[in-house]
Amino acid sequence: METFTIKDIARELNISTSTVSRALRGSYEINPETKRLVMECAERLNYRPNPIALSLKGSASRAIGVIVPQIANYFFSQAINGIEAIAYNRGYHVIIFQSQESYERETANVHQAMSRKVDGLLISLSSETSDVAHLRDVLDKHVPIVLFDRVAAELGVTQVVADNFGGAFAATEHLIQSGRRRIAHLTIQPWLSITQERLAGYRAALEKHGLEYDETLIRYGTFGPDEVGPMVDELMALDPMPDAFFTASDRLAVGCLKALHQRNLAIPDDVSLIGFTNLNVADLLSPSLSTVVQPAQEIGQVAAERLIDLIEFKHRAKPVGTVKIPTELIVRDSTRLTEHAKHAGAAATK
Amino acid sequence: METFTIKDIARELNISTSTVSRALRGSYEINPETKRLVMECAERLNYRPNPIALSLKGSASRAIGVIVPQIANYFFSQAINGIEAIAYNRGYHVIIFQSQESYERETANVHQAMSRKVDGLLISLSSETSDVAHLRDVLDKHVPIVLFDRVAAELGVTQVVADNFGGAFAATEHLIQSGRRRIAHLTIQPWLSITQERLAGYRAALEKHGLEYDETLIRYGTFGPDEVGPMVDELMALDPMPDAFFTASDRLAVGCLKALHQRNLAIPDDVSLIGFTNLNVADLLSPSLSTVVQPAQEIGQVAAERLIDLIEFKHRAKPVGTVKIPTELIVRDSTRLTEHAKHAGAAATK
DNA sequence: TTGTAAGCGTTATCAC
DNA sequence: GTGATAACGCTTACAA
Repeated sequence: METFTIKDIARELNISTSTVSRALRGSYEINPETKRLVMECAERLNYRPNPIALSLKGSASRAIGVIVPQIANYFFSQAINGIEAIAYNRGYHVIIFQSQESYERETANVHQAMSRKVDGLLISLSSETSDVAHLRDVLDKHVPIVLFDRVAAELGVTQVVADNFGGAFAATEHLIQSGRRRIAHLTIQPWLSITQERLAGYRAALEKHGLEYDETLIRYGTFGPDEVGPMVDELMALDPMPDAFFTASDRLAVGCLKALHQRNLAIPDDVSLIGFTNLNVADLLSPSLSTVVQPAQEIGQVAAERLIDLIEFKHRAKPVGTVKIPTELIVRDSTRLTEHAKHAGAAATK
Repeated sequence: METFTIKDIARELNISTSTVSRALRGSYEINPETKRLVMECAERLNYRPNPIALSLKGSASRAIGVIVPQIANYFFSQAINGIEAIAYNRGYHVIIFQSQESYERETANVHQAMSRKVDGLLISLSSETSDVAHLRDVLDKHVPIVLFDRVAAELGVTQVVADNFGGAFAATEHLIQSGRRRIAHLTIQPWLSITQERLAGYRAALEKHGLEYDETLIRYGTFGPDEVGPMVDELMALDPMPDAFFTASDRLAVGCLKALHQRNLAIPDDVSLIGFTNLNVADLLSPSLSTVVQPAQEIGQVAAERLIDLIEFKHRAKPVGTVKIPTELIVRDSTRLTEHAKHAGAAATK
C-alpha cells in the first residue's frame, strides 16, 4: 500500500521523469513501446498521481468547493448528496464549507476554497449576502462558479434553482381550490431571489382566482431559533384569522405544524398547511399532507454537472443561464389523515 | 484581492524567504524587530499561507477527511455539522466522502483522502465493512484516525459513540413500564457494533423485568429501499402480535410509522413506538412520541476534537479509548397525541 | 540572526 | 523521442 511517484516509475524503467509524465498523459510524440512499458509499470505499482502536486503546479486539482449555509438541513444535505454523486463519477472531490448564514463566513470560505485551489465553486448564498464582490474576485481568476437555490442574477453565472414561482403558484392554487380564502405565507428574508419568486407565484395564484393580496398575511423569518411560534401566534390573532398556511421551507413547515399543534388546532380542518419541503420531510410531517416537493438532489446534480462542464470544456460549455428544475405538487388525500385521527380519537375514548 | 506569497513579503522587505518563513512561524532565533516588520507586512498584504504548498511539503495540510456512509441522513449530516464547527474553530478544513454503505467505495475514499494528504481521518464505517486492513495502512503512515458511531474495536483507535446500550435499555424499559410485553426490535446489520450494543441493552431490559427474549421479534434491515413495510408486515402477522416497536434509527422509525399508518393502526393505542432518532426527526414524527435522542452533533464534535488533539499533540493527547456520549430518553406525554387526535376526529365528523 | 539551497511531485520549456 | 531543468510556495538543514 506504499505510494509510488512518477520518479519510482522512471527509476524502475531507467528513463526520465519527463518521459514518464508524457507517456502517462498520452502525449503524441512518444514511442508506443515506451508508453506501453510506462503504463504497465504504473499499473503494476498502482501509481496514482498526487493531486496536491498537481494543484501546486497550477493545473487541475480535481476538487470542487461547495459552500452552503448549513449542512444539517435536509435541503442542503440532499443537494450535497447529488453533488457528491456527480463529482465522484467524474473524478472530482468535494470540499465542503458552511457559511452559517453569515456573509463574513461566506467570504472566508471563498478564500479558503481558493487557497485550496479548487477547480470550481458551487455556492448557495447565505441569507446575509447581498453584495457579491467576493465572487467577482473568483471569476476574475477564471475559477468558474455555479450558484444554486440561493442565487444572485447580477453575478451573471449559471444558476440552478427550483421552479419556485411554479411551485408557489400550484400550492396556493391548490389551497384556494380546496376552499381556503385567507392563506398566510411564511417565508424567509425578502431580498432573496427564492423568496421573491415564491411570493410572486403566491400573488399570481391569488390574482387568478380574484382574491385580494393582503400584506398582513405575509411573515418573513430570519432563521432565528424558535421564531416560528410567535409568527404563527401573530397570524392567528388576526381577524379574520387565516384558514391556511403556505410555508417556504421544511423548517417553517415544521415550526408551523408544531405551533398549530400546541394550539390544539387540527389540520386540515381548522387550517390547511402546505409547504416547500423535501420529500422525506413531507412524509415525516404526515403521509397525508400535501406538499410542494423541492428537487434538492436533482438541483445538486444539475449544478455539479454544469460546473464540471465549465471546468473541463471552459469554452464549449452550455451558455450561462438559469436552469429551473420543476417542483412537484404532491396532493395527498387528507381524509386519510382525518380517518387516522378519528380512529385514534375513538381509541382514546375507550 | 490578489494573493500574496512569502516571496512578496521577502521582496518588499529585502530579506530572504526563509527569514520570512521563520518570522511568520515565530521561530526563536529571530530578531524581534524583523519579526515585527514581517508580521506587519503580512498583515498589510493580507498574506495567507498556501495550504497546497504546505501539504506538498509534507507538513500539515490542515484538512481532515470525513468518511460517512451517507450525507443525506439526519444523523450524519448533524454529525458533520458538529465536526465542521470544531474544525473551523481550530483552523481545519473538512473534506467529505461518502461510502454509500459500500466497502469498495470506502477503500477508494480512504486512498483519495490520503492522496489529498489529510492530517487525520474521521470515519463512520460502511455497513459492508468487516475488514479494516485499509485503515491499518493509514495508521502505518502515522495519519491518525478516530472512528465514530460505526466503529471497530479491533483497530485500536479512539472511538466516539452514543451510549447505545444505555439508550436501548432505557427505551425498552420505558415500553415495559407502560405495559408492553411483546416488543419488536427493528435494527440494522447484526455484525455492526451499534447493532450489538443496542440488542444487548434491549435484552438486558427484558431480563431485568422477567420477560422472555423472543428471537422472532427481531428484524435486521439492510438499508434497502422500502424494506421496512414488509418487515412490519411479517411482525404484525405473528401470533400474538407485537404490542410495541423499538427501532434502531430514524429511517426505521419513519418506515415503521408509515407502515403502521397504512395499516390504520393507532399509536400509541394499538402499538407503541420508540426509536433511536435525531431530535429534529423525533419532533417531526410527532411532538408527542417518546424517543431516544442520539447526540449526533455532539458525537461529531467530540470526535473532531479528539482527532485534532491527536494531530496536534500526537503524544500528549488523551489515551485511546471509547468515548460514550450519553443518549437522552425523552418521554413525551402521548395523551397529548391522543387529545390532538380526538380533536381532529371530532372535527372530522361534523 | 540571517541567507542559501535542496526538496516535496508534477509539468512545461527547452535542448539534444 | 527523450532528457535536463526550472518552476509552483513553502520549510529546513546547513552555512555564513
